[in-house]
Amino acid sequence: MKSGYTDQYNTRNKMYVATDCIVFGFDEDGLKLLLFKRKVKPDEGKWSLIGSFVELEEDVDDAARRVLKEITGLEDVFFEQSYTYGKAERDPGYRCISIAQFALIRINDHDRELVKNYGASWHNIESVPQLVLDHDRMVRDAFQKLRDRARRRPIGFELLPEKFTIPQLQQLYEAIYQRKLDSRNFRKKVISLKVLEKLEEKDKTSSKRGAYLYKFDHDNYLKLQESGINFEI
Amino acid sequence: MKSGYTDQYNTRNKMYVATDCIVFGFDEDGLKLLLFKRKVKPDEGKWSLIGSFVELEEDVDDAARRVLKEITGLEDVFFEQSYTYGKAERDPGYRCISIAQFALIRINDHDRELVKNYGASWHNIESVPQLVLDHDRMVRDAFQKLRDRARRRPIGFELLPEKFTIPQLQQLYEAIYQRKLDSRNFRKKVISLKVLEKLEEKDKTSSKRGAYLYKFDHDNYLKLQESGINFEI
DNA sequence: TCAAAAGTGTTACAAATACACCCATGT
DNA sequence: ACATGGGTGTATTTGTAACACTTTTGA
Repeated sequence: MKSGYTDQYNTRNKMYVATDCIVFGFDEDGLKLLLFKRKVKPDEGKWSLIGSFVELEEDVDDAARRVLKEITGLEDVFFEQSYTYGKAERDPGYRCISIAQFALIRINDHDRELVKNYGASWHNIESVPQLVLDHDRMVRDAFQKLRDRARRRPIGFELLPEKFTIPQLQQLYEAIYQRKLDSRNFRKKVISLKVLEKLEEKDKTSSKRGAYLYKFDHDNYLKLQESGINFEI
Repeated sequence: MKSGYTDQYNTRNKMYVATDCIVFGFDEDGLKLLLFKRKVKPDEGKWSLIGSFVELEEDVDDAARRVLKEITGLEDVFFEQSYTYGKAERDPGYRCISIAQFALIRINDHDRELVKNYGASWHNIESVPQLVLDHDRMVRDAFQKLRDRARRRPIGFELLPEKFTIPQLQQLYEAIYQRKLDSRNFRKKVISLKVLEKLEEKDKTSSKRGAYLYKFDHDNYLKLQESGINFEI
């Protein structure tokens, strides 16, 4: 025990439970990760995932919701458990296990001010800085899980705006799979899933010709979520 | 707080971390689950998964290994995290989150005496009794995960004896998927994976003609584990 | 008129599915 | 000789992968 500390203050003398959120966001320039710059010792100034200890009377899921609300201003965020990190030595400061959860949000929906005030910022998924503790591994694992999930269930709904174009949806999948997809095969595949509803309007922000806007058919989307698909493309 | 208790004895005044093991076993009569009959209050006499609190200085994985060793006598058991259950009210006795892990073992390898002494026993996967707390859900979730896993990675290695027949392997998959498979297609598929090594010997315990024994090609099996497959059959 | 992104069809190949009979052997 | 489970092959369908040109329109 460190000298001067009594048991009461020894943070390794008790079990802590934390949750860390791997927040994936998508906007017009791609897939990003929300990180924050630690303001306190140890590791002050280093990048970290956003997270929190789970309170005694709080569900683990609620802790994730609380953190997401606090930092992005958003409620009803889609998130899913990724993995629980339980090595005794994973955090030198506390005996702390962490339940990692990944969240999917539309970057344009969140509260930019709030994020800024928390010292948080968005980082392109291709250029994530080194993170504290085992957070690098958490990001790798969660990204892998996101990829697996995208292959088996549709996921655009949580990341795209209400109305979106097929090229935008394709960009999302390209960012997740980290490779180029064939636009003809992609279009064929997503249309065959029968979850897209074509609108009359066009989006002209990224081409002169404009691309038709679509929205998800919520019912069919949910059915697909439950039944699963094989989105190997 | 219950009267007569001080803070020190109030088990809801501190965070506990437990691990519960969903132990799947396979033998000549099918896929089974290892359960144990609680010997202490509360819920004395009710069926439960095997589990333990995670010690302060112990990795979560090691806690699972410890429990499995204690109850089955086996070391080097294959196990994988399933899900972490973190509702504040999931256990009325303790504020306790539980990391569920599923394990796969060959029933004929384990220590029958030890299991018996612990009040544990094997239950056919089709007829699992009602369990304490949220253990029913843990079993459902883990079985679902096992099914998903079997579809993407080979799993026979952990559950079958060193030498086994193709009909036995098929029985395993039928027990996991809970449906009959076509023997011609099954055989075609597993042979195409190139992880089976055909032996000269035959097993005559279940037919007069006898079925050829096979063993897994360990290297190719591991490669398949890593690269993944689509075992949709 | 040209640059830039949107949209469209066909063919080849691979994999999954459905399906029925003969084989070997112990009793 | 017959009952029992083991073993084999083919045709069909389905899905994936590869591939190139025309359309629209603002600048």
